[in-house]
Amino acid sequence: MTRETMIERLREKGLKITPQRRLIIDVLLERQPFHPGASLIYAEGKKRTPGLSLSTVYATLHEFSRCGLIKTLEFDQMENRYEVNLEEHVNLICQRCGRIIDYPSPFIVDQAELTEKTGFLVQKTRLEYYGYCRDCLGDRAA
Amino acid sequence: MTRETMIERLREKGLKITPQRRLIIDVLLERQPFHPGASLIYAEGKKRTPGLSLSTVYATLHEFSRCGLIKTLEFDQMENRYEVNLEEHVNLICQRCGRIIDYPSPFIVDQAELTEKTGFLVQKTRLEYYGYCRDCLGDRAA
DNA sequence: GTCTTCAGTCGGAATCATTCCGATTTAAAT
DNA sequence: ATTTAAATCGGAATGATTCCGACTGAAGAC
Repeated sequence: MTRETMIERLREKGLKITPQRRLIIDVLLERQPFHPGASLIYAEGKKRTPGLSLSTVYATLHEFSRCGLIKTLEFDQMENRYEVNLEEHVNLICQRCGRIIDYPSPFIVDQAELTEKTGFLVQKTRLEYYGYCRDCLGDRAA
Repeated sequence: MTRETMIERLREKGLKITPQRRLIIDVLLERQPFHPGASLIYAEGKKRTPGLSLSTVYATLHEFSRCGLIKTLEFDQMENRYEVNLEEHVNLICQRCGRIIDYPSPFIVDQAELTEKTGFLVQKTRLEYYGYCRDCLGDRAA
């Protein structure tokens, strides 16, 4: 997913392309592996555009998520995080440092069978493993 | 999971068995298929023990979860929910009525391979499908 | 290029589930 | 019966997120 692709997607969806949105897209892409949250995006964005408002960051992320440009990872104990990788995958979430690692899903769930059995129609998925990343395991041993 | 089993588990963990904890266990078991949240447990509990405090409900659920008696399902948009079914399964979460349905996981993830590849050690899992349950699909069509 | 309009932006206040606090009570071991 | 650490209580604090009304500017029409 490139900067230009995302801006094009905005245009397709009829959303306006503003400097704030370009900025937030940039931060999202640069910090992609970190799966940044609103506060990091706000802090990083404010460095480059001091007038940026936190409300705008939230509104923008909400719009992007609603339009399917990004995926919101919701948490209770920690702030929500946002990811640009929309391929089906498992998120490995470190309970110590909060790092989030993508892991390709070898999951096989027959959704037709699921719907037949339960009457439930799947719209979106959320697959997460919580534990400790390599670095944090090392720190614990030491 | 029966009432007696859970109380026994409390004893094993060195936790005190109080009337409030018995009460919360009862509500958890009775409302198990609904995967109740703190407010429902509080409301239901207060009917039977008017002196019950919301703080106690939260503290108790937190302790139970910490000791592995129950599993906390954390959400951002809606209040957290608690489940007694500790078998690995997918939670089907209706985005309209909030109902949560258990679905057995035919997932196959080789955790040894996962750890080898990523260095990540899995502690707990969270598998969720969001969508619409049978009843809510019917209402939409009508 | 100018005009127009509505989506987008802004800062601050409000929200609300959850956590924290210090005082009181009580389960259960001695 | 006594002791004590754990549990409970109500109310205040927290903090990420949402809401609000006023202002601004992107982009389509002319």
